[in-house]
Amino acid sequence: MLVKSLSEDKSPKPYPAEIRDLDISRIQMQSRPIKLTFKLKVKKDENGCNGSTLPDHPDKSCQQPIDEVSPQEEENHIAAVDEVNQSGEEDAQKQLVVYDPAANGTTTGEEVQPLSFPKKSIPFHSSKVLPSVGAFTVQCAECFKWRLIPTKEKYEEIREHLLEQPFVCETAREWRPEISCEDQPDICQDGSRLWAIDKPNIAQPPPGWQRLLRIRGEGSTRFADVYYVAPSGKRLRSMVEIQKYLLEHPEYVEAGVSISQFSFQIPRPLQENYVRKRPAPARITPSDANPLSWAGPDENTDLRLGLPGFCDAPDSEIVDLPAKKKVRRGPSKHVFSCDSVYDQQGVELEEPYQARNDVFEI
DNA sequence: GCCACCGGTGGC
DNA sequence: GCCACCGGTGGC
Repeated sequence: MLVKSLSEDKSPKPYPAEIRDLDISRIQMQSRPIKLTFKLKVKKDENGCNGSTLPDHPDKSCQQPIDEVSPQEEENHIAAVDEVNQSGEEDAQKQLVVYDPAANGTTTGEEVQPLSFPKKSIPFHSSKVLPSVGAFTVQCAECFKWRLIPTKEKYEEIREHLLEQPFVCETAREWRPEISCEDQPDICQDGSRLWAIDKPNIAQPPPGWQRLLRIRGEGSTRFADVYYVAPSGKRLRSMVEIQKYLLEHPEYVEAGVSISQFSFQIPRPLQENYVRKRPAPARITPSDANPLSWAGPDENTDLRLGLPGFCDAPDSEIVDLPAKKKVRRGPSKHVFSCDSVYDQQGVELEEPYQARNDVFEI
């Protein structure tokens, strides 16, 4: 999924009736089994991933050759994306890429395009502006191209059965009748957005309930939080709270709501070090033991000590974080190259779908 | 006072 | 390192 830096869209927006009333039975799902594997392989850029859908961020990395991916290693993915800082002015403002089903003519089968918000309207580093999901995308299990999913509901529906029913381009014909693997990808992993890998097979929330994903700011101790909002508006943030709430409101259980319909699994950011690492346990040395010489842990010490991919990176940068910290980051291109897209199959959720494994390990 | 967000910790 | 949980708190 694509995560966008937005604070304004907290309330769900109604989708056009044509989207809401999609006939799910018409979805063509592929039954080819998918193995869960996290090896990183790359595929030759035969898919036309040229960044054409992202005019502000031409994706040169898409032209790089990639190794073949065997079908047995394919896997559908689910992910989210936020804007990644670029150099210069864009460091200070996160450009939004959003997907607006109505504006993109989803119901008419026209080509979908990510939209860019006016940069000036997105003061990413102002307080309270956190990354949020900008688009849902799923990677085709056959051609590896990313396809935008028109609604969160549709995305949740695909995600729920992703392992048994891998997503393929033909699946998108439900809302784009002409789409096929021959068409250009809807979106590329080009470093202009933050991508997060969602987990497959998460149950759709019960009718009337909402599952919210809140992306935390960079440098936080965790990437995101999941909340469920009950029909009453009550916000629940753990399985314990869900269980308690259902006990206190047996009418939901009587209506068929079960604890198995809830999951607090969060996606993972593809960007390395988006989440602040937990400090290693302090080791007591003779000098450390001297209270006069011990200065206390600096939460960013590890980032300043030249860890691989950080301080020594030619284009690493200091980024202002929404909250307070400054974190030195490595080159985003490495993190978000198109190569990684083709390493995996994915579903873009509220968050872009990516290979769940770490593209960076190889 | 409420609550969205963040930090921290225990367990695995 | 990840996950689950929940306390703290700043901003409203």
